[in-house]
Amino acid sequence: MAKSSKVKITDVADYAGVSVSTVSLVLGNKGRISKATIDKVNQAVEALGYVRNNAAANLRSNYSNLIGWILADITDPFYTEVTAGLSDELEQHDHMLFLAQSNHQADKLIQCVQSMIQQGVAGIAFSPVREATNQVLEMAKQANIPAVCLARSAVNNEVDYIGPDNHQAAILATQHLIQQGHRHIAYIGGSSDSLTRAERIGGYGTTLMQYGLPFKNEWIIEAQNNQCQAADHVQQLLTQHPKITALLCHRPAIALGAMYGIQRVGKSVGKDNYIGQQIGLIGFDDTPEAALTQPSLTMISSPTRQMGQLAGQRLLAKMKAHNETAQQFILPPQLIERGSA
DNA sequence: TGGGTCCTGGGAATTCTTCG
DNA sequence: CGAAGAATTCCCAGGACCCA
Repeated sequence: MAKSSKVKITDVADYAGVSVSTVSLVLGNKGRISKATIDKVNQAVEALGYVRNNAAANLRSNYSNLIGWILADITDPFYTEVTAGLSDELEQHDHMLFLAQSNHQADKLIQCVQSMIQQGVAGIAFSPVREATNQVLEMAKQANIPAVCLARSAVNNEVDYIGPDNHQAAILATQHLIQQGHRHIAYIGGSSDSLTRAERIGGYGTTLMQYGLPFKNEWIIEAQNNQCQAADHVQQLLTQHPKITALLCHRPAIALGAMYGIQRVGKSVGKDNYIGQQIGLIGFDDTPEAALTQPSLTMISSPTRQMGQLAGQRLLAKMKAHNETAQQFILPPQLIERGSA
């Protein structure tokens, strides 16, 4: 019922009193068609509410305007911004996103890629999962479609890869705290198997050593990405190590939780290190909400939206020229200084 | 019954043909 | 020669049919 009621190009042709090919030429703005015929076709389109069927057009032209994007975690603001950038870029070039999430699981990623190839996507952007990255690239190659990695951390492959400079981000944050007079700086959040965290801790440790400051394993705390756990960990850390005057927080939620933890030990968040009662706080992955707290949160921002746009540009370029050589883009971070450090 | 082959439908673009 | 119509084409799942 619904199928038969759908307006097709033949209906438009009938209504306008012209042939299907004429409708096609008018809609595609091709050929030499008289103004009167163009008007008739446009009126028919308007009257019938005709919407072009891309699936059919793609079938004919053997081309798809769908781009698959498999991100790791849809609730992660990092991916939200990346997705917005990617979507912007693709929509500007008449392509559409087809979204799925892998939850950081290799088998899920493979399954998503398989589904997308079956759907006939023209390209794939994916957030890599270490054990599955090579297989995904091989699958894309077999399907003769381009693929790019959009990642939170470096990918050890000769593939198109766009990601943030986590190492430099941590250097920037640590240097900022040191310049404010902090000498005992801890790192809170993330899990030990996170490559992003490893890169940040690398930058953090390098900077501490460069300034001759202590780098202690017991000052690096693993925590799940929730405020309650972060608050507990920070409370415990500051009680056990009262020398600590500044915290680097792996995620915004960790930074928010840390504020409560700091309050619980009778201290406050801020830039005044000389009194010794204020703890400096810097978080990674800036979000608009970070400006709402009191004091507002100093954050490290990565150009996530730009990453998405760049990934879109790379995919479109690779779709045009299949022999494009792989390029890697590591985008520099920026310090957004607010009230917490 | 199972396996193999051929045909069809789905919608629109493109190419070829016809007409005035 | 410009405009419009007719025929063909794209891919492939799934159905129809045939044969052993």
